[in-house]
Amino acid sequence: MKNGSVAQERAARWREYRLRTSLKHTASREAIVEAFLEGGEHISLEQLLAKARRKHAGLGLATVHRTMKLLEDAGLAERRDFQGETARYEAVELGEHHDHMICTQCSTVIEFESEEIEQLQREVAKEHGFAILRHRHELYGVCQDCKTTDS
Amino acid sequence: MKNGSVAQERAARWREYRLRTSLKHTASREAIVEAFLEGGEHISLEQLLAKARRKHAGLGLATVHRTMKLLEDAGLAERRDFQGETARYEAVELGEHHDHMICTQCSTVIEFESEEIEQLQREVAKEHGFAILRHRHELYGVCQDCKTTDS
DNA sequence: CTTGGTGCAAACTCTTTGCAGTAAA
DNA sequence: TTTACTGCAAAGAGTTTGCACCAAG
Repeated sequence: MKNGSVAQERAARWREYRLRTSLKHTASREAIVEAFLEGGEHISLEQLLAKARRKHAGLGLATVHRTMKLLEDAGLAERRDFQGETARYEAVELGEHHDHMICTQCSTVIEFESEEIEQLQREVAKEHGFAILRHRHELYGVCQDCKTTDS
Repeated sequence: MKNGSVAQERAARWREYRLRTSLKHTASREAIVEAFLEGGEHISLEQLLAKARRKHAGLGLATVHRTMKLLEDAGLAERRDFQGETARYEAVELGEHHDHMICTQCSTVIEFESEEIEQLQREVAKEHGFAILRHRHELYGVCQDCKTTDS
């Protein structure tokens, strides 16, 4: 069961971060962390709030923002700012990297990865004496489902 | 003089758009358009306001926003939303396409283009049955100047 | 004239922050 | 108890919009 161990590994990572930074263990925070880690890729703050509120009613949006920053700092989440949308967060897979295709009709996000593109990217940067720290490669368009569905 | 003809060609394009959409010819608008087309790549709205105000004092920021949308619609400008920055606009070169490296220290933007990357991008999209409408490929890091300057 | 453009201020959206009350350690 | 966390409301930041006034056609 691969999913089980990934979840376990993430929980451990969070616990470790919590200890390392002397964070308190609170119901609000745990509700958000659980809601985030248990599924839903590329989730928005509002969606996450709704999901976490099912575990801990009365939760506030500000706390979701604050907690996601912690998860980001812990290396468990990455913030995505796609065009024209509010921020989303994505769970990080250790050592993995991918980029995104975003459907402009249904907002679905498809992940893709291409080592060839990454390689070319590094070469281009090198030519300009530029040291890459991070990048953003996003394709906007229409996904397969929307293409066949509409009209 | 290549720049001369490019400027001419842009002015013509703008005139054509203005006629086609029955826009009025106003001092505010022209000040913004001129300020935008005469230079400064990747200019922010505030910078553009300052520049245009030298031609037409009393100009308001809202008008700059409104006018840049027109230029975008006319195919003369493209809006860029780099991470952590306010929107910038870039003059469009007909038929040209490039992506960006953004220095996280000095905010300089370096343009790059790679037909190989574009090609791979198309292939990846095709594999997923995804139809690309536009894309965004941005490298964030440290430019050559900042690398040699700091420390 | 009549239609559209302008500056200003107010509204909006998303995110962040201040604060008093509350719950961990 | 001491310290950090929380929800709320208010503040920010950037952009958009409503409106009365003005100017172009």
